[in-house]
Amino acid sequence: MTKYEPDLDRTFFALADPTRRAIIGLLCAGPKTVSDLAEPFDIALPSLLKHVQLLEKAGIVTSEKRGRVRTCSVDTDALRATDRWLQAHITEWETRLERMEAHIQRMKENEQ
Amino acid sequence: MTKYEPDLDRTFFALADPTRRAIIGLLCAGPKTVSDLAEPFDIALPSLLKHVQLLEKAGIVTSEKRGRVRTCSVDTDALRATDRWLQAHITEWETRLERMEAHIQRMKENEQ
DNA sequence: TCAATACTTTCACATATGACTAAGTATGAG
DNA sequence: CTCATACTTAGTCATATGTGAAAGTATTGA
Repeated sequence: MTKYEPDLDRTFFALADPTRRAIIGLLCAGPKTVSDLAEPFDIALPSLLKHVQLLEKAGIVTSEKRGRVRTCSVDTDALRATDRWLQAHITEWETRLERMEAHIQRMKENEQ
Repeated sequence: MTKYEPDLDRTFFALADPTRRAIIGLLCAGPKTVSDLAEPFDIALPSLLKHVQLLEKAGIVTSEKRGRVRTCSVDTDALRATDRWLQAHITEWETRLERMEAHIQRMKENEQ
């Protein structure tokens, strides 16, 4: 089973909007209906739904329709993969700094 | 000294473009001039510069002009803070799942 | 059966974005 | 001093985005 590889364009873009990040925050506390999600926001329902759909396309949210109610949940696989990208680059930078510092230390010791 | 708190709108948006993520990848290997950065890409120099400037506004890149050459470096503070946001939400979700699983286990034990 | 509820779809609008070209500015090398 | 190099700025264009209102559809409860 391969590690989930998201479309990083989509996941980072989905996270670039404060309303969508707030939606994710709400869903981390547990599944919620579309109406639940809409309550804290002062935007029209079709606008909120558009955000939810963009989060679904990014793989961050899943939703299921039962009767007239659509319930949404967070799906952390995409968030994890996004996090892996960030971690890899932070680590690469830090590793390079550590190597440079060790090299400088060795040069100082050779100088004495 | 307070922990660096970036504008998450900007940092996630900066990361939502493949060209900008590639620029970050290049800079994680070490500082580079604008011309260095432009080489691997098939876009006009003003377009590449626009990307670099957006990364600077997001706090992910810093640059310094010396003579006619501008040298860019990565600055991982913004990447770290972005990562903290992701980690916090992944953790919140996982903590909630663990609690639910423990609760279900207890109910099963009480049933027997 | 009907009214209420919970979405869903469509269209419109203002703004932002990512690309381009062209021209300009500053610096360095010969 | 002149030419080459390395950016920088300005304007344009096509596309995308986030909001809204209006109307529609499906389901549920009385």
